[in-house]
Amino acid sequence: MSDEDGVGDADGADGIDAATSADASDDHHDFWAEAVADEIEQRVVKQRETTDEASGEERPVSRDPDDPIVIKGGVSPSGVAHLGNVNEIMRGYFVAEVLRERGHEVRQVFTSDDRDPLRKLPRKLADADGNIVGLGEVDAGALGRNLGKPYTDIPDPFGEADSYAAHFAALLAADAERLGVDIEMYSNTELYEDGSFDPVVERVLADVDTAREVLSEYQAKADADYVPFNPICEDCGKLTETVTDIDLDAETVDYVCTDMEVGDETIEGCGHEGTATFREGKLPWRFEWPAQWQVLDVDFEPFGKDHAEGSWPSGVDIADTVLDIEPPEPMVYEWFTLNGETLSSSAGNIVTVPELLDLLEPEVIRYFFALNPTRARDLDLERLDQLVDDFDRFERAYYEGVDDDSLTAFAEAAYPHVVDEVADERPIRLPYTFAAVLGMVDDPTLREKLAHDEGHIPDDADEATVAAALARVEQARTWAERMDNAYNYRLQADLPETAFDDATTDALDSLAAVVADGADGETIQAAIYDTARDHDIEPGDLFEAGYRLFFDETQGPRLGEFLGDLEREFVVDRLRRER
RNA sequence: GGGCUGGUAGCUCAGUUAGGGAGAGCGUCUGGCUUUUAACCAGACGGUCGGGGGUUCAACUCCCUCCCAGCCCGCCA
Repeated sequence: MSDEDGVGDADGADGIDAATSADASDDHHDFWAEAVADEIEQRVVKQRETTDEASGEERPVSRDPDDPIVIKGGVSPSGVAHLGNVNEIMRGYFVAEVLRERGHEVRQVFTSDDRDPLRKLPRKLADADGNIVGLGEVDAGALGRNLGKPYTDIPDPFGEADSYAAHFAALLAADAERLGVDIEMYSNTELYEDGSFDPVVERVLADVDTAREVLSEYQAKADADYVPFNPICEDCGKLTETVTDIDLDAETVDYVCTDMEVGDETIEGCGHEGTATFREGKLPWRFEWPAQWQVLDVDFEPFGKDHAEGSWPSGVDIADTVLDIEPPEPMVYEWFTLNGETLSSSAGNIVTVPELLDLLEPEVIRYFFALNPTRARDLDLERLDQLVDDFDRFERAYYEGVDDDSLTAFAEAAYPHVVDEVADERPIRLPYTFAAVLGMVDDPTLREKLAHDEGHIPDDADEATVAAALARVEQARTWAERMDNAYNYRLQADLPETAFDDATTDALDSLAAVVADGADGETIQAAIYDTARDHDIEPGDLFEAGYRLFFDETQGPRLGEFLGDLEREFVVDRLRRER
């Protein structure tokens, strides 16, 4: 691109090629959200035109110029808000941000699909702070009695929120807030109860034959008796699926509360025969999703690969054929794996936003979700340092550029949306593993000194800058502890129990004398070798003795330089096994 | 069984939309920092771009086929 040598000289022959490629290179983007935003802009423009593109005929606009662009996400409140759910928030967020940057008004809405029935007991739940707890820590029996009922009709197992659904929705809203994403939460149940869905339910049931026909293309279930509406039994409170009559004028259905097959289990119906209004039940998901598009005027919705083959194609068809609305722009995101395995709350292979925020900054999480959504990727907590390093490099690419053009271009486009606010200068980022080394000591002053001596903190850094830089130390420390990895060492405040032979104790005493003389870190490092040799022991053994004394371990960080930074008297005393 | 998506260096990933030089970081190795002990610096090694076939002057990129992983094709979301 801006390669100046060679290319210019050869231009006589390449002039045509150059012009051609320049013409074709316009819709390239360095950040996927920009390409998606292009699609949405085209959709919006089309909807504002008064001339139908295909027929050339005049038509009423389907979109008011003042209408904001609506981006949606949504999940079923099934027990734990885990990092996989965050896809639904963050993928849309980046598209929203790009559109806002281009001057559009954008609403990011989020549905809690909370009229869905509880189908089986979750093995894990998350408490109000996002901590994962087992089913045994709550009243599982109470939950079991509520199988088949909408989440909004089930009490919060923690006894705090209004319902199971409310508890979960609060978790997700809190996660969004932690990540700095402003979403408008919608309760599906409320959309039914306040009548928002009435027109859609009426339309679907008024043309139930068409609805059935469309769905049958995608699902075997849509047989001759199938009615795409599930009333809530007024007697037992469970969702049921046997509708016997539809009264469009009264906006009610008659039903029999029959058994519902859920996987290999059966949720028993109570046999009650009753009548429910359109507000006392729900559309099956494949209809409910398009219903949400209509009611919330959705322009764009990212969804996981599980929807790509099943409910998306049928949803498009239903939107088109039954509801006569234009489906939103889609985007399929690949699922990521956690520690090499698929996310699974039942197997316990999940991580929540609060858990992750103990280990790294929110901008690193946002960075993770700014990466190419179509690529399957792994989040490896053992190697979290890699992710953080990648983020640091990405940040550096934004401020200074790096020798990887595609990364620099990606950073220029994406970085402003990944951080809360773009600072004037690149923030100080301690390398994550170095921060883990600093985490071996508790004294904040010493941490700062170590970071400064290593050249990570400039002399003129003010207090706030230093504090911000050192914040990562706590995170890396927590990481080292949770992973119990090679950085999980801790400077021992008290003298550990030791058993050294005479040669080693003599060597330690000699080394103590060197330190007492005022040796700096490098000198101490060299002195360890010299002293070992003088006392006829292996340097490795002396190092090990040092690690035993200071960390109560056999290994640790670079010992000489580390000791050089500690308080001299303390080091001397410890080497002499006195404290 | 059919379909969708993914598979690029030991690891994490760019690059594939638009065919032309296979890349980065980390790790590893070597060297430096007055002599192995995880922080710093430099360099090197490292890939049949999942396998095979085809189109093309030219293929990681397009086409076909096979392998692996996840998902969908029952229900539910």
